[in-house]
Amino acid sequence: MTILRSPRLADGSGRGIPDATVARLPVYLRALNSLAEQGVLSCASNELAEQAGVNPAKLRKDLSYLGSYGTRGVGYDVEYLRYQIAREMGQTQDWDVVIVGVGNLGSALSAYQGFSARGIRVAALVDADPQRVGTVVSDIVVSSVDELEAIVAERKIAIGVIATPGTAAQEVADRLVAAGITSILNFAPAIVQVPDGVDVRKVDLSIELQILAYHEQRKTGTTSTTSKEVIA
Amino acid sequence: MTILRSPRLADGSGRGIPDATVARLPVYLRALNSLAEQGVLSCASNELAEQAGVNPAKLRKDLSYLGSYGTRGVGYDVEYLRYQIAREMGQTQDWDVVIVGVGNLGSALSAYQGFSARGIRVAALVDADPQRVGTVVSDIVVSSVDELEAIVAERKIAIGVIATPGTAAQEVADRLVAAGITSILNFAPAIVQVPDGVDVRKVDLSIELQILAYHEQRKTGTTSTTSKEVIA
DNA sequence: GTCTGTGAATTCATTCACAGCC
DNA sequence: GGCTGTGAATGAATTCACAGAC
Repeated sequence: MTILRSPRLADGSGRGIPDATVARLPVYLRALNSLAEQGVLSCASNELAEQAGVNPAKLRKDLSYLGSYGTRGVGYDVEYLRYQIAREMGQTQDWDVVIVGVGNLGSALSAYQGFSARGIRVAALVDADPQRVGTVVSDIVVSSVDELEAIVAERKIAIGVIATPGTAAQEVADRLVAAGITSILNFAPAIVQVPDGVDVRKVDLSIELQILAYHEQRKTGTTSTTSKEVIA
Repeated sequence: MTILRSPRLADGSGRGIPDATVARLPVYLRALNSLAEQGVLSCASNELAEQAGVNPAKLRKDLSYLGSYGTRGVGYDVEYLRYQIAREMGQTQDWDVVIVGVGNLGSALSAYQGFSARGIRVAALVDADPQRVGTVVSDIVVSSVDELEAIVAERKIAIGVIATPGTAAQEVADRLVAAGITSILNFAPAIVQVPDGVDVRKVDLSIELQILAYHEQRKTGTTSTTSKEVIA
């Protein structure tokens, strides 16, 4: 699901947070926002961990990679911690993304509430289908994929989202990379190859369901011992 | 992104495949299907690994958990391996899913091509909004969420998909569990609590983008050394 | 010679358990 | 007394490297 180098201590700044921790920080952020909305000013690792669905020791270790932002005997100041995590995640600036492919999924993504609160701005939509170019989706005029390079350059877009059919994914990825994009979120059912230095994350809806089906199978006792034949 | 117990050797059948491997098997399956379509009959671990975007040693170790389905000095028979993985993943039967929430995302999911080829069948759509109940989405009549329990029982649905706003997620999860469902895929931006024995996988679109933004930030040299202040 | 299958080595992640501070 | 922060211990996942089958 992830293809990323892990630069633990590989750069000058010396920070280097484990990948697994980075993947959880947004979850903590969400939990903190929710607490803040409820007017909670301070919380202990237990409470925050429960909100986030993780074990408290893991939460504390994760936070320890950022610094010592809690108070022993007391807990964490909700607003202060929220700010520190947001800063570490780069949410003190907005990130512009381009979505390639405005089918069902691309449209759903562009309509997704909650990007804006997390420093994500859908800056452009592009599609290869001339029928769709010029139409308006979520208040954005769909551009032709031919303009991809120009759009990326002009709007300083850093992140590309692929929401095309699987067959188009590699070509789109190549064009995104050629346009200078170094972070790609791929929803298409295909593995895309990219040069070093480009990060790709992949979300595959049917894979998630297949993983659940596997566990479900094991629970319901359809225990396929070596050579049990097809049932349905 | 995942909350699952790992039952390595915890059951009678003695199989027990690592979670990380289970998550990759569908990827291999996809790569094998693609090779089969191209008329390839046999392939070595290197080729398959490249298609799947993993290191060849990892691929071989993953496959070794299923059994010895390759031939030394030769490689793997595409069709045979494909069948073995499909069987292990439970794809020799169809899995019925119910999607709760027929907004943009729920609609996109119900229209998703490629479920059927992977043993996933969208058996029902439900929504809480009376305006949507009775409408037809992807050839399925949307039912009221009040009928959830009846639908699950009648159609023997094993997997529930939550595609509601975050605020409704916990209630929907509770109802799915009460209806007897033990596998949930949660797209809502909220952590849901479920009893032991219920598997939940979570996909959060904005979290994936936030993770990319973090790495992007580190690449573009916005190196936030402890106390460097906001730039944009 | 080729390529699989797998123990051993390594790297990464989680959890424990407690010292240190409030 | 309560709760954080973190070394040390455990557990999982990845990668190496090579014996063994073809």
